Amino acid sequence: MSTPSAIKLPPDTRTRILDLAEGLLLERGFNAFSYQHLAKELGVKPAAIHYHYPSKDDLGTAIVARQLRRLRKWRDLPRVADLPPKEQFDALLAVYENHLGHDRRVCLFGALAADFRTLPAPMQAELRTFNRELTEWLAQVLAVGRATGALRYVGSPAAKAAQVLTTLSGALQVARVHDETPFQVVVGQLRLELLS
Amino acid sequence: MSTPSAIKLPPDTRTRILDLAEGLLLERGFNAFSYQHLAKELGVKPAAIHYHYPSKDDLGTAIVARQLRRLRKWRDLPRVADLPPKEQFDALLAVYENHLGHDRRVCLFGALAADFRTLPAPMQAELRTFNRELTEWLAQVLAVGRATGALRYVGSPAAKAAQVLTTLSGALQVARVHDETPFQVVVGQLRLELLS
DNA sequence: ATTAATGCTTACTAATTAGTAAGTAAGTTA
DNA sequence: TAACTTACTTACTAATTAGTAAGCATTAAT
Repeated sequence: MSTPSAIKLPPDTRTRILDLAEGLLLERGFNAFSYQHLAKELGVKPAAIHYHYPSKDDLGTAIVARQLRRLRKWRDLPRVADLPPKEQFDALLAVYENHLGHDRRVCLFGALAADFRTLPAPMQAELRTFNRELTEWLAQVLAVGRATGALRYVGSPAAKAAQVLTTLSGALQVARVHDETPFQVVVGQLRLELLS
Repeated sequence: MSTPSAIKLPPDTRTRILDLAEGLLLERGFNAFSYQHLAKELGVKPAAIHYHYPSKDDLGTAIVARQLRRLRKWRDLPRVADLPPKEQFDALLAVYENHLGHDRRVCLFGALAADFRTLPAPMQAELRTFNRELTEWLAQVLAVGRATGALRYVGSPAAKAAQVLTTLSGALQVARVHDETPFQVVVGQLRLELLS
């Protein structure tokens, strides 16, 4: 019982770097932070960052890879996987609302899409996988949701899933440019249409 | 008749800078090009860019300001303003499809939202105005469209307009990360819902 | 004809960037 | 205890960045 799985250890430098970089990525964009920024904030020297993540490409890729691991873990969590479709959809909305409440962070996809062509290839690949798996998950939720009468929409589940995720990603971006209101408006519209 | 309004003059350096910078902004993001890149591509020295746009902030602001002028001009064009709502909506979709066909450029909003907090204040202000005016225009189109029976949706015109624009911006981003297919899928879903 | 504005170039600064190499102190293992 | 590994720091490079200042043709105005 020396290291029970539920106990949170104080994060080591490696993790602290990743946490900070992820935060900056989602708050200011990938090209908007440097190893110097990270080092200063963490109270270490830039070379310490290079020790853990030799290049910025490695760091960026690690951020996306971790988010992908988190997505899979979240999706397969009993308290998510065993929910009925409507509640699964609400759980998804809660994730985006949580981003909003966390200093109006955009989602990973929204943070990287614009600069996509400047990203290292492994990062691009991870982001594609992330988006594909999330879309497939939501499509499945929407399919079951319509079959059970809990959710209402026209078109294919895959098309609706792509539209919804696209909308949510955009909604967080609008919230950044203006304020939280348009996000709430757009999400309200989404719920109105799906749950009517 | 020496300079009829319909004749396109060969663009001067000032305009060529703006065109190139705008293209790079929409294709690779605001932090992904430098005065050196611009200068090399245009066959001038970096200082020539500074002569026309003293700082990158000025250049960025000029890009957004021009897009705002274009939006207003387009919106007020007889061949747009005098159209019935359904055709106005199609005209809007055509703009986004044009972006897609132009090397999968994202829209101005989608290009700047993620990095928004790193942008100079005047640029932020112009982008807010751009988004507000576009949303207001679409809300009006949707309001008339529903009143005349040409367009169908639930909720307020303002909410639906915000949702649609958010979706279109996101759809261009998805097209960049994957390919044109998801854009077509999402736009197809939008049309299916609005024109059913 | 002279002056002045326009549109650059040349030459430079100072800051910042990612990244490397070598060294070091503390802990871990053999 | 000796060798090795981990997690750094110090000190550096080479490239790139935005930006400035001064000079120089060419054109336009007086």
